[in-house]
Amino acid sequence: MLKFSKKADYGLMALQYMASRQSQYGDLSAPRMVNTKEIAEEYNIPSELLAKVLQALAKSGVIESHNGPKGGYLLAHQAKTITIARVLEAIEGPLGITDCSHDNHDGTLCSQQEHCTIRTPLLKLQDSIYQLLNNMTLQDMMGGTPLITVQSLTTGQGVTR
Amino acid sequence: MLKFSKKADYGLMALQYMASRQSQYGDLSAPRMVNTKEIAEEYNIPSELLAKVLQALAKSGVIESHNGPKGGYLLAHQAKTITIARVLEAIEGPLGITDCSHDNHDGTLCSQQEHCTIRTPLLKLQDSIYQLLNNMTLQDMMGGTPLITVQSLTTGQGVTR
DNA sequence: CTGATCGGAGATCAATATGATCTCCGATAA
DNA sequence: TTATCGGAGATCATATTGATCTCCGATCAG
Repeated sequence: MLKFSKKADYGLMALQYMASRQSQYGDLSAPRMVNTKEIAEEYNIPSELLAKVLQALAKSGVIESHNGPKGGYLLAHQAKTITIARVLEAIEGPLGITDCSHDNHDGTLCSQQEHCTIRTPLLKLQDSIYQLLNNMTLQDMMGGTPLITVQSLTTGQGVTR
Repeated sequence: MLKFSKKADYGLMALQYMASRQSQYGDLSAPRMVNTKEIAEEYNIPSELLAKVLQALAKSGVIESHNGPKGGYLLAHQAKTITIARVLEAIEGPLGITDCSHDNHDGTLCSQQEHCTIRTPLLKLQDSIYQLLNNMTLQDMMGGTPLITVQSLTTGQGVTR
């Protein structure tokens, strides 16, 4: 629970690898094409699964794909502008702590919990987590840049009401 | 991914219910015993599964169990002192964003990723999330805390699922 | 221009973890 | 003392995730 999926892990690893490769040339002006196999071997992850992840990232515009011999992927933006939230959403779809996080797309709202007294505070929590993910970029994962501090969730512990 | 399990949901609901029941009497001095069936019916959740959750909470000391006729559960502490992190850990075990969050209990460290360049920044992220959970208490879940809108989650409309 | 090779994309299959259920055990009040 | 009520553990089913296989399109070499 509250755990990253393997796909998310793989995706982040791959992106970090790509970023490190490209940064050798300073910026995106001379991008270094990277293919699935290369990354898979570097990190010892199954290349087929990684392929799926990269495809999802490509589809959402985080990276660019190039077919043919000498083909491969490269970052579509600077590492600085790629947030973790963006990456995770590309790989996993909309993020959500609870099942009822997103508007009941098909009318099946929270099953029977009509008096779900839990939803509101959890959505708040979710929003805080999202902010964390949205404030952290690929760049932050590179060197070991410090970290974002957490703005308190409790918002004045009083509930005030 | 990054989603609460049903057990976590149920547990939080149950605790909130218990807290609201007990608060009718002002504090813990005159606790109101609550049994599994009562909560299950209130929220329309399967009582057997809820039972497991309550048992886990009891074992970890969040609530007290009392057997026999007229038995049931009651909060072991004030709502103000019960953190969400504590509850989740009681139900799910140690929290962790990544598989390698916790010390390789059985020597099986991050599979083969020896050059896992992802671990450190993710652990930081995990720590931030934990702080969120650890700063939020059952008390904070009680009132009708306002609400944050969810659409910040969807960011680019690309995801639609 | 043509074909062989390389990589991408989609569909399909298996494993794990979660959700749900069933049965037994212990405690207490009548 | 006993019947009843609730708790606890073990077991089974399902859904999500992880992994694999096969086909399609693109590009460069000949």
